[in-house]
Amino acid sequence: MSKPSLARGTRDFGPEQMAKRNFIFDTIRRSFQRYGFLPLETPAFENLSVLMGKYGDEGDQLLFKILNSGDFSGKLVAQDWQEGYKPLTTKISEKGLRYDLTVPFARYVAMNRGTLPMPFKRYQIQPVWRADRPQRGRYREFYQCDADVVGTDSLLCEAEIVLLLHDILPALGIIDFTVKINNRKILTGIADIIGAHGMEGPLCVAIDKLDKIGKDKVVEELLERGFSGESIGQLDPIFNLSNEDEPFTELSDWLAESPVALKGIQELEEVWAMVKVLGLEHAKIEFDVTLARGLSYYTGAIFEVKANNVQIGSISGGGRYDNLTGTFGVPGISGVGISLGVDRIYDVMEELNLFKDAQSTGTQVMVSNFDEAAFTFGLSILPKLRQAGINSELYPDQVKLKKQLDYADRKNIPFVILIGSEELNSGLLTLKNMKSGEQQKLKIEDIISLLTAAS
RNA sequence: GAGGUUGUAGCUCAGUCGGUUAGAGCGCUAGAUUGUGGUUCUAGAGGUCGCGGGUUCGAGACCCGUCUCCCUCCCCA
Repeated sequence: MSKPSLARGTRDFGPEQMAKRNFIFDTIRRSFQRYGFLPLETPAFENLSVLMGKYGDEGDQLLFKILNSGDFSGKLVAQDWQEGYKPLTTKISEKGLRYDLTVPFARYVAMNRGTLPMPFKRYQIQPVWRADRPQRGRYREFYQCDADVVGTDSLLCEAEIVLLLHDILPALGIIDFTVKINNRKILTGIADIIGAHGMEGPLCVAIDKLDKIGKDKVVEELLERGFSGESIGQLDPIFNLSNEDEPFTELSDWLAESPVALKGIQELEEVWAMVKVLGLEHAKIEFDVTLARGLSYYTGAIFEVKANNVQIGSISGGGRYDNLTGTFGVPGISGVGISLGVDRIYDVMEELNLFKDAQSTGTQVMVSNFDEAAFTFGLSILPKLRQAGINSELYPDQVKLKKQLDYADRKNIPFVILIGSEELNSGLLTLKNMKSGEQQKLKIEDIISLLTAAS
């Protein structure tokens, strides 16, 4: 017999944790629905052909692959072993656990394009899996809450994502946050302008770290990634770009020669304007040229949300992707979406002590079980309580009252109904308030109306 | 995938230089109290010292391997 253990990077969620998590899920779901998103669920695992190549090399490596069932090695020959693990993987595994919710959604859209009302807005709340090394705020199984719109390139979607975030996070009690926004087109333009056409990928990865490691280290990394000193020299505006009111004019001057970049800047300006018209006066949005994000499929706006004054990575991320369905043979469907990480939001809320008001869905009243006659009577009042919408339970065993009350105490049950021979004779039941210790004798109807009023 | 670190009772942790039967607090169980929880008192149960190997007369302690926690990098929610 072996000691039980959890797989690395996974967790159980007990009742108290689930109460908090459900509060988060419910809050997010309500907001998603209010913005017109419809629910979708997709399978936990997909064919690897769907998942591979969508997240970059790094992502492919972090995919959990599922070993083929049965005799997966039967057809292997000696040469397969010598070719290394990558070619071997394709021979012994053809399915993998989903890595995010966006790619499965794109697959769903591609497969159902004829039947979906376009533009199609869906939300999806499901776990995803990544085979990376666990750390603070990083797990191998975690929940994402995604909302995406496909089938329109209207910047209203981007603006609505900003609004959505400003609804959800305060509703959770997270008030101090920043929605960082950038546009992939600007990054593409920068790569062009500095004479490093097509290298925005590595450029992004490096400058994304600016606020973390500083200019010198970024320059160092750019050199390592094959940028010339001349190109890097032209990046100065990035390092000096002021975060003041009009960063866009400054940027437009610098990137005037790049039509792509100008398009990106114009898109962002439009988003800013629309957010304002939508009535968000003090938007916590911030343009950040250094925001890049590694996922390779983004083509327009890029979002990232940071909870301030908490040592946890971003709690949300997203962006626009123009051609995700294209890889499934359906080009021309642009999409944009946002993904919230429940597990990180949970950690943030825990750290900021924001769970005090989380409602309990636990038992409201417990009926004691004193003897056979009282038990039978308890059976008869239980359905009455439940039909009145009161969460209730009858203690199943005839054990000492001390033990029953102790159980109620540990489950934080606020009321206990005591039934013994005395109560059976008089028809008046003893209702005990577990917090104050007070007891009163009442008819069951009065208990029900009292408990209904209390909740 | 690279580097560092941790692991002793359900939990938090002591455990001296390698030396008798591995301890504490909290929690748990039972009783004090056969109709009353939280407080108190008493008693009790609970250990493959992460796992595997090695050194030694002797290993919780030292060495090697491995797994795991946490942290840094990479990357990300």
